[in-house]
Amino acid sequence: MKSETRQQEIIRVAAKLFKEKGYSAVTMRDLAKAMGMKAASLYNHIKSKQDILKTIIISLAQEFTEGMQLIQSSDANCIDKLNKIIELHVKISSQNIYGMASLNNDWMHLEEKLDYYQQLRDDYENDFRNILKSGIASGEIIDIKSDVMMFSILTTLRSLYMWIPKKEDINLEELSNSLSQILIKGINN
Amino acid sequence: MKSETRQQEIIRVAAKLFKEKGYSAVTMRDLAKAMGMKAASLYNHIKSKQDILKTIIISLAQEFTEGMQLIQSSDANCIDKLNKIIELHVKISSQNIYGMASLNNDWMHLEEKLDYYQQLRDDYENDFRNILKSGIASGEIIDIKSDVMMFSILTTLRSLYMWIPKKEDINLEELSNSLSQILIKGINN
DNA sequence: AACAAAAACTAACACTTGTTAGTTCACTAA
DNA sequence: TTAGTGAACTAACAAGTGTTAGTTTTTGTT
Repeated sequence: MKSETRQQEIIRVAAKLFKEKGYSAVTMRDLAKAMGMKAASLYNHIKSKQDILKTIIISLAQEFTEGMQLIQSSDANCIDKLNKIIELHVKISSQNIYGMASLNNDWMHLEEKLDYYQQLRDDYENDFRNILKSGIASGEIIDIKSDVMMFSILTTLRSLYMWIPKKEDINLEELSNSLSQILIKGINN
Repeated sequence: MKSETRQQEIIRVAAKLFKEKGYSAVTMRDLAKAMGMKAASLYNHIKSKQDILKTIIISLAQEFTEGMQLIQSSDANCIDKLNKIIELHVKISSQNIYGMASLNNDWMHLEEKLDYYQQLRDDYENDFRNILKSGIASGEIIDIKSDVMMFSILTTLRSLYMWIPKKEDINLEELSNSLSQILIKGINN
């Protein structure tokens, strides 16, 4: 296993700080202090503050896009596709808790890459919506307010990063299963 | 109907800007420009930038606390209490979409009032958890992972502000009902 | 018309921001 | 040893930050 480069370390530490205070409230001097160096030294490894954010967010957005493409083109039924989407979010979120905070809260501070990010997000949501709709068409999914349904499931999955770290010993497969149960079958007896 | 004071107008406009870029990224000069005045003039009406944020967040947090106290002390069954909580979130969120963004994303920039806010939030979550637990005990609610259940429902409700404005003509009662159906009974047929 | 209060203005402050330039130092390859 | 490289440093910059002081304009009441 290759050890982390200094650049990767800076990006990882930055993501952690961004999660705590948000991109705008974290200064390069904050980041330098967390790295144990002076702010100017950061620039031996990274191009700009903006570039750190871009790296964090775009790589995550692409991971989601790739995952969705695999799921969408599979021949599973719609409920199974939803379960796969839940697994995808649990997997990515648990592997990059801090980055997910930036993805959710700081995407608007992307500058040149903002349009590209929004395109990826829109495409992702469209794929999700289409899965729901074909589930409704096939009778697998109840036919009410597919937009509310999509909003409810997607915001739960997008907020996983806030919650996963609180249970250190959590079993990720078990979490996926619980989420599937709750999001799809509901909570009533 | 009393017309809005200049102070209230500033707070309302600030909340809108905070939603778009986050508290830290909005400058007093941004806010002044949106108000059609110079930054210094804002201080005829408000105490500080910090104080604007405090006003936005704390008043909302107290609204939720009061609503929860009413629900908790009612004699409805647990499922009905959950439905009431859903209504509460729909009502408050639709009346103050911009403020809800600050409540969700900028609470960490509260300074003196941070502890107070966190206390309110913890209490709210405890009340919610207790409702779920007694629903499980009474057999109204399925007995799996009450923490995942709570996370799922609460993050959906907390994120309503992102989504409500997109449907201008939305019927709020209808939205509450759809959410109740989806969050409680699930989406499968 | 005169006055007081409210609300805008200009100018400036002390401090913080991201970033650059130029330098020093430890390590590695020749 | 020497030369070169990567990664830290100090110092500084121009621009932007929240906020204050003091002044002028607007507004509403007598």
